[in-house]
Amino acid sequence: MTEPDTSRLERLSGVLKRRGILLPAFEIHGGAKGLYDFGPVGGRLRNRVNQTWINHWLSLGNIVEISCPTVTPYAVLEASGHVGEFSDFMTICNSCEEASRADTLLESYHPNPDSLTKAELQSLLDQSQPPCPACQAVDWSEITAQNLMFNTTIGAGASGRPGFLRPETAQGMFTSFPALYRHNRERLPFGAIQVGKGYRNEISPRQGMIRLREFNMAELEYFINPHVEPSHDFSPWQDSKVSLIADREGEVEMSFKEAVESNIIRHATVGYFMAKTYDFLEKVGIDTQRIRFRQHESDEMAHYATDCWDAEIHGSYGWVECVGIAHRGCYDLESHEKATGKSLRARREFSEPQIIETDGWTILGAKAGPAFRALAGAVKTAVELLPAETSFPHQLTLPSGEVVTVEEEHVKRDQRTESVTGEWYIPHVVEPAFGIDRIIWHILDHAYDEEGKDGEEYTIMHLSTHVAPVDFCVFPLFEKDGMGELAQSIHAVLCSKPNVVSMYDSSGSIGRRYARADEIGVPKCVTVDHQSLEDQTVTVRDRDSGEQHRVHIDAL
RNA sequence: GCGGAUAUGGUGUAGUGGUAACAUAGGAGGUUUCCAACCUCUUGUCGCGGGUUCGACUCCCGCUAUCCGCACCA
Repeated sequence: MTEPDTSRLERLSGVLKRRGILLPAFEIHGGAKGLYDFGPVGGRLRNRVNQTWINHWLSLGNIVEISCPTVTPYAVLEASGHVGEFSDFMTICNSCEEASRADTLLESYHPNPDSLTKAELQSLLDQSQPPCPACQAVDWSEITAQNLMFNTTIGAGASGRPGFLRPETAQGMFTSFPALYRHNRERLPFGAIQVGKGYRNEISPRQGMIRLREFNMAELEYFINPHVEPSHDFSPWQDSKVSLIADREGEVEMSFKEAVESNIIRHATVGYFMAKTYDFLEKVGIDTQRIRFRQHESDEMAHYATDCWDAEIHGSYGWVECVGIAHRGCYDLESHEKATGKSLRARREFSEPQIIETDGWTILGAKAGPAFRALAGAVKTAVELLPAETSFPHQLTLPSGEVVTVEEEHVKRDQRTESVTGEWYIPHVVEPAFGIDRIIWHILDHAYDEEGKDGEEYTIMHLSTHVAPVDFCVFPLFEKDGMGELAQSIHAVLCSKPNVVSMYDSSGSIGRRYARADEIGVPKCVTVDHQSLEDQTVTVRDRDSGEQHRVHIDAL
């Protein structure tokens, strides 16, 4: 691990601000904590990263992209567990005004205070009277819930419903499950991706881009049938060993395939997405030597997850988790099903129909109903458990203890043969969730290079061509003899191409213009010189090698 | 949220109870046959609010933001 170089970090932040990549938001009004602007260069960079991410997953072939609202009704996030999960119960010391978490204070008075409700915490606090960790006083304010979600009201006045800004994009994918299932012709596995904003009202955002109150996230929810053994082709990653920090085995270096086969990664689909994540990070320019995967410990794992890995990237702030890849089981769909009563299931057909033969008795509603009144339901259940050879009248003892006599006229014979061809099950979900801002930070951190050129500082952003915000800079060697006009027309042609960004620059010396382009990571610079006027060729200069070669204008 | 430090052109820094300097960057022009060269001219600054004072960028208070610990979060 390299020692943190704070002066490098400061110079990098300076470049990002000066060149319009990353800036504190609303600065003319004094700024706002945890909120950042992507500037005229950064905005494009963010878009390129998002687009690269989308294309990366769409290439799997069974992935669709959706976009759901950020404003989310209370009930949705209550069902998902966020209303409870994202709350902390706080109490304030009336003596020194230090805020403490109620469950932390009560740790020595209860085996698991985290599980208590607000009222239970309050009465336990009143009983046990723990001292303030800061000033030792025992004088606590009433417990209040502090939720990390931004709340709002959807609609005005009396018709307004409570809601939140979403803390993650995932819930939109779960609530859209019926439409996704239909779109995918009711066949699993399939996935849905979404790129968008998430919001968390952090108590204390820190470290620039690492913890934000509004952040860019990109999530894939991949729905699988838990009855089918997953099979994935790990051969593309056969030769690359990755650093894994496993819960039980500790730090190991091995291929994804080995990790899955030795059950360090407990689910093959989780392993496959870890490998795809590794590819994505490499594609956008993250140094693969500075990637590692860390498995969540059992007690750290979110309550729904059965295996969870973080992709961590090393940069100026040390190791930072940038991607979480979690096997969420059926938790999310089941939660929304319970809350709404709507089916969020998929159908699977058995390989052979299951034949269910029924030979017994059931009640004759028209007679048994009036006879047993309120007990009729219990009688029906009991009668259906009787063997076929039972004779009536028959004495039945109901679970409630009551004894009834069932006459022959109350029952009828029930003989059926049913063929069950399949069943409805709740799909399981594997979720890779990407913190785009954290990834962009590390792209910039890894790309930022201060090389000494003749003793002077010289800055190059070695950005991947996938994400570089500007593709070409076009320069006239001098703005005279028609070189300016020719360069302008080349610039115009490049700009008119889809997904190509070109900048025209004619001020200062040619060297200065190359330097400006290098600072924001422009991969190729096109220069029009005297020869261009004669034979319609230009020089193309490569950012990283500095090499130039001459190309015809039409070949650009 | 607590404790400590900080806040001066776009960026990086000086400095003073009498409204500010240096470097760099930016613009216009000149010069130059390809990697921050040079010349001339030029643009632009004391985080916000209140107080003390004849006068505050400077001193005091509050706020906001940034950085570092702690706590929180994943």
